[in-house]
Amino acid sequence: MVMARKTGSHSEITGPRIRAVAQQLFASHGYAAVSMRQIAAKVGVQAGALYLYTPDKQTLLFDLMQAHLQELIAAWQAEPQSGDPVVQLERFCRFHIGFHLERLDAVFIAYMELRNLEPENFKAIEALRKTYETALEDILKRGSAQKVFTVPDTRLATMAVIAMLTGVNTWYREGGRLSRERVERIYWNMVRRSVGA
Amino acid sequence: MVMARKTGSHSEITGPRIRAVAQQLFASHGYAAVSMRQIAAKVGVQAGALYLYTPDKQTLLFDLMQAHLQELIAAWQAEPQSGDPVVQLERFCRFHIGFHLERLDAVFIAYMELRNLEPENFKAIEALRKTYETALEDILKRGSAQKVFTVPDTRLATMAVIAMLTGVNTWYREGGRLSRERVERIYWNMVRRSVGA
DNA sequence: GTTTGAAATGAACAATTGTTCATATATGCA
DNA sequence: TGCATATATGAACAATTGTTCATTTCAAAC
Repeated sequence: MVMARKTGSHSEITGPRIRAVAQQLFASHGYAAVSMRQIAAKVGVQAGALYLYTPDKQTLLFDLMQAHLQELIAAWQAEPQSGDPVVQLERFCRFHIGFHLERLDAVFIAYMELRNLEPENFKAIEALRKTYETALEDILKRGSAQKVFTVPDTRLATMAVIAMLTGVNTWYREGGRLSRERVERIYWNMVRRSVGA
Repeated sequence: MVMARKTGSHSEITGPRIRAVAQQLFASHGYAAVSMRQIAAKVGVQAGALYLYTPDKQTLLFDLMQAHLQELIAAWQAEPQSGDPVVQLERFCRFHIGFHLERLDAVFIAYMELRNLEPENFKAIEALRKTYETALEDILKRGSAQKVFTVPDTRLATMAVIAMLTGVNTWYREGGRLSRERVERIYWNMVRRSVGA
């Protein structure tokens, strides 16, 4: 069975479909534990067909991680960058939590599968992550310079805040005890106080 | 070549050696990506010999995780449990950071390989983790009741603090820019302020 | 209705997987 | 020395791995 197709060298349906299925399977069982045949089966296709859309399994993983981080960076850059450091920090906290909670699988993969990247791919992903971290660090530096934050080491504070915020992905589930707005507010308050604002 | 041996049904050298090697390899490349033959080669033995010490690969993983978490819980219980909530929380923060930094591989595995556990094993590990988290939550509850902490939700605060503290493992390396004492103090201050103390 | 070319099949490949087991080796004790 | 037993080997197993490719299917363009 063949899907409807426009022009171009690839189906515009099967390609994204493969990435979606791979993302879900990689997140559930881990990159190394998922076979190309499992992905193919869930897409509803034979294993060989996957190679019409990706050169190999490694590239499939890399593309997922790269797309996720590029989207993350672009989304943050699309946010307003105005306001004093406190306003900006609140915006960052809420943005980070919201963005990450809506992408449980992608976030999981981006954190857990780093060691399955070939060295060259690893470096590319790490660079993207660093770019995002720097966005937060810049806010903390600015607030520090203006004496509205009290952080003895901005790099450490950056890592601490990101770890705390990202941690929400491990326990929060939609429809649970707390609304997302409430979770965002509580986290933001903890972050605010942790940097002395 | 056979190692010196006392009585008992197993070598008391090769067994721990296998666990040490497996821990290092699982942490570096992931459980699914490491073969029994790779472990055996690094131990200096043929693959078949591993089965004198473990019934299967899954049990090897489970034993590593269980041992780590049991050690963690026991070590915390061996700490003084006296003092007001603020003192206790500082003790917990410093303990958590110190204990985790000394066990990078074990911590990594305990977080990353959960999805490679068979359901029954997963439940056992989750129960141990919950036990440890409850230790922190109890401190926060006590401090909350005594009005020395301001946390709108102790469960959320528990998860937030643990995520923040454990995050130190992803960036801190001995011999780096900051001493461990300094890292502990800064984290403790951030945690203290984040709970309003 | 025929041609075209992308999309998908399904068989094949060499390599590797976890695990078992008959056999061999080496050690501690009688 | 020789017996018993723990420890290790190395070959074998069926299953599965990522990837390739000749062949087939099928929708759209002429």
